[in-house]
Amino acid sequence: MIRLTTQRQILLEELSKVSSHPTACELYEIVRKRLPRIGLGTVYRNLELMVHAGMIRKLELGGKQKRFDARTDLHYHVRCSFCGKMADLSLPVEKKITEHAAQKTSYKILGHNVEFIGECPACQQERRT
Amino acid sequence: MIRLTTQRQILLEELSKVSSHPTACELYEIVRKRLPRIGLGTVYRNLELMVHAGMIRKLELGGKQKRFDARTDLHYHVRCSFCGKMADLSLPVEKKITEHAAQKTSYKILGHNVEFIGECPACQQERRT
DNA sequence: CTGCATGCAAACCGTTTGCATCCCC
DNA sequence: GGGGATGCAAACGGTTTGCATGCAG
Repeated sequence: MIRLTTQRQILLEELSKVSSHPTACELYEIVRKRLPRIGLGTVYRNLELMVHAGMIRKLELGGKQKRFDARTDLHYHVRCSFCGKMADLSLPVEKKITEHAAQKTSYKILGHNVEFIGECPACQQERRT
Repeated sequence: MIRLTTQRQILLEELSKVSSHPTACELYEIVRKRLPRIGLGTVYRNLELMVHAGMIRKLELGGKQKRFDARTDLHYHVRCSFCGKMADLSLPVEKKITEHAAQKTSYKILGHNVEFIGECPACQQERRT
């Protein structure tokens, strides 16, 4: 079983609070307010650990930084191609699609991710000027 | 118009030859056989340039390295979660899905990507032993 | 007490960039 | 001759890792 240290507890708590799908660095900054001496390495190590334990999800999509999500159920995301911000999308997940895919390839299909690319409200506003 | 230098020509030629969706480094190694003095920077610069010119596509998907694709039409991919290898998937692209998404968010939807996660034949073989 | 977890800093790796040189118009 | 393109090497940014110390069980 995974040991419940203070750091892990607070990381999970803070990740659950936000809907912004923070990067490791963003979460580090958030958590630092409560644990000023926490190290970035600890954040990365524990996020990775919790991903493996199935407690959180790592968003394996575009962009150069990985993002983390306390929601573990399968759902889709939109990413702003200008600022990188991400949001959940409450679309019905198409389960049949993995079966279709399985028929088209010799890969053993384990799952799928969908990422919509878009422009977030803030960036629309900013670029309109 | 984009100047067609020897380097660009050969990069495009070699990228078109392979279906493996190579990373910049992989393509660098391939191209080096014909242009031993080419620099990695040139590879990155020109790939980026060709992406902007719409001549090739950059795969904005998971994994730590970006991959490039000479096919510019919208299509989906499978990625092996063990070795990272990618393959095309000839599934019909669902266009309506972006309309559905648009109704669910305040982001302006520009497109979408689908990435299937799987295990490639080689890794299936290797892990079975 | 004992081993896993932490903080810190250095290492890593993919990518980008600055710069002197080169080549093509 | 001039402006973009190149090769090279250094810089960069996100992530990982090694190690001495600390803390939970």
